[in-house]
Amino acid sequence: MTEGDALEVAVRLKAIADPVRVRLLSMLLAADEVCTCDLAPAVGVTEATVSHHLSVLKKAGLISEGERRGMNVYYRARRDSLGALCRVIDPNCC
Amino acid sequence: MTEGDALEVAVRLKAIADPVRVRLLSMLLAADEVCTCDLAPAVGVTEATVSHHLSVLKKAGLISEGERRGMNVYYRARRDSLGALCRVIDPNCC
DNA sequence: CAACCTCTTTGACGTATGTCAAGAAGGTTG
DNA sequence: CAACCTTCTTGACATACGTCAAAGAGGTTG
Repeated sequence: MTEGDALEVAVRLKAIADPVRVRLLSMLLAADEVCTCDLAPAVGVTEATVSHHLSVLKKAGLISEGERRGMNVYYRARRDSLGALCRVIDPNCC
Repeated sequence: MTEGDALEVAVRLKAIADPVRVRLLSMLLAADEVCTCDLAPAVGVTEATVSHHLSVLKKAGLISEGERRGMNVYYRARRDSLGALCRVIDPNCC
């Protein structure tokens, strides 16, 4: 694996490697889409902090851009990106 | 997912989420076992740094304890742990 | 338009992390 | 035993990260 590939993988993994973000991703994987106002109380941090974590996941390409509907913003997991990451961690998996 | 589970997953992911450790793991997954002296020049950091990274991976249960043979110490990837992690990131994967 | 709601950004703070140089540990070889 | 080789540990340093309070941005509702 080249140095550049490793860096890219590491950036994506680092984007998930936080307890709050693991829970956020887990919720997004379970439900089809979720808004910030539901996520914040569920993981027990302020909405500012959730917003920060979502932007980290977004920048890493692991969740969708937020989609505004009414007063809320909804997010989805990008299952394709997560699958690709998975295959790096365990090449024999899929 | 409970807070405790998320913390445990995050700790393991954090253990991989570094460019050097991604490359080390990648080498360990490709070859059956590798010693520190081969890893250090391949990833371009000092042996002290490789040793540090290996201990992080070891503590997270992602690689085996080092096995001394002759003058070298050999490590292996723990493919079962990696597979379990993989399933958290992408539940539909396997 | 004015009050309000949800969400994001900014600033600040303490903590954790990656790196190396230097030295210590443990085994090997003459 | 003495010199040596590989690996690990320690100490120090700069950098990155998670968190919240406060303020800003955009859209909604009376």
